[in-house]
Amino acid sequence: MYQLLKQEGHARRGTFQTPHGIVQTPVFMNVGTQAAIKGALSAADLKTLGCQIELSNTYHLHVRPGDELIRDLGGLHKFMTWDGPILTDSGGFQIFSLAELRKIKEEGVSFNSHVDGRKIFMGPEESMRIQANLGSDIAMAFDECVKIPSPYDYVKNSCARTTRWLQRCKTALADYNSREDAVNPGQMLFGINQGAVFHDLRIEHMKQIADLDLPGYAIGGLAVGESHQEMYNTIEAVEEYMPKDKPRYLMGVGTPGNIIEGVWRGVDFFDCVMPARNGRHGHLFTWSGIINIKNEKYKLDDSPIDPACDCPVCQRYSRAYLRHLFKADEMLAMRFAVAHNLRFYNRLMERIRDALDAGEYEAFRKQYSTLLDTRI
RNA sequence: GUGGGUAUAGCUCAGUUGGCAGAGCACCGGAUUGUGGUUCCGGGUGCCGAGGGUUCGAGCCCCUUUACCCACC
Repeated sequence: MYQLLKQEGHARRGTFQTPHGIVQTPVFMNVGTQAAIKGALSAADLKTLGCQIELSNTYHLHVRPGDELIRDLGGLHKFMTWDGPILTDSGGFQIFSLAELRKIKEEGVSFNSHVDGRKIFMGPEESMRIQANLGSDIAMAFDECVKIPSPYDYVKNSCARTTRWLQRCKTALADYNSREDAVNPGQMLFGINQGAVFHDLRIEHMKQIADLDLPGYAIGGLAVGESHQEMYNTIEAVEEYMPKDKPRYLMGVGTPGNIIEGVWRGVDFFDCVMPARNGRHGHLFTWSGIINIKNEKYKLDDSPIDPACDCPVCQRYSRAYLRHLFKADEMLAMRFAVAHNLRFYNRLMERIRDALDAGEYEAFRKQYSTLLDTRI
């Protein structure tokens, strides 16, 4: 399903076939947690912004409106009217980032809903059943995302359990999707590598999950507080043990610079809330660096957010107008900011792929890796 | 016209027997990495209506004055 087209050092240019179309990689997945992009963007907007693949969330959609409801309405693609590929996160991360009180056992995790506080149990089988009901193209494994820092022995035991959970995920998902009424019989499962920043645990865990011969593999549990250098070192350590013929997904990353450096180290898939969340707070990405559109210095600035941007907002509206919308708390402010940022990220990936196609990625990385993360 | 009240940050207002000028909101700036959109962190931006007096020292006490508010002629 993954086809490697071209390589420059560890960086890979490729394609990935899903039931809802081919994805050109490296790719950034646009995050629509609750079947909508926060900031008032729709599936139709995603098309306009050049989104190839959308990411939604197992945990959130299970809590509300309920995965069975979505299944009964024809699956997530039909529900949100997105006909491209969808990846669903497993809920593992949310349990460890949102739930305050939780109990981890071999069977799974008990925790309280962030919506109404009711007790929820989720384990590998539950996560796979929910993701099968949603009918995404890529289901993520149910894992434990350990904090950094965590004690070595805790991480070691956690990785072993995540491996056992992955075996259960594989069995359960195959079972759900072999049923006659499966929403998306071609749904694939990606395994998730853990191990905090302990390279030996990362490698040992990667070897174990690679044996399961899944359609793709993710590096999870990074960008949770460790330094950029530690993150890059960890990717480098584990990358050589990741199957060459499968896509690699660095979960939750990151800044434009993180993505450029991730691609340089052999990563194919990224996702991050940053363009949407930061956009909602007025932080905009440009080809000259990051700006805060709320700053007073843009009060009288009649130029577009980024003269080098081809997004619908930059074609028409000024920095001064967008600043006004933010100061006035208009919903349009968020919509414009998020649209611009998502277009920036999708365009960034286009340029990364172009550079790889041309064999000029090293120069591209040198020019932009630091620049794009710099505040101006 | 007479009597009373008020006047302190952009706004609404605290400010003790006279002792370094305060709060909320607004404003200015920062944070945010497999998303609880309303979150978190930092910053006081001031001729204390004006003028004079008492005092070592006045937002506070005294006098004058201005503006606004209330009541009564």
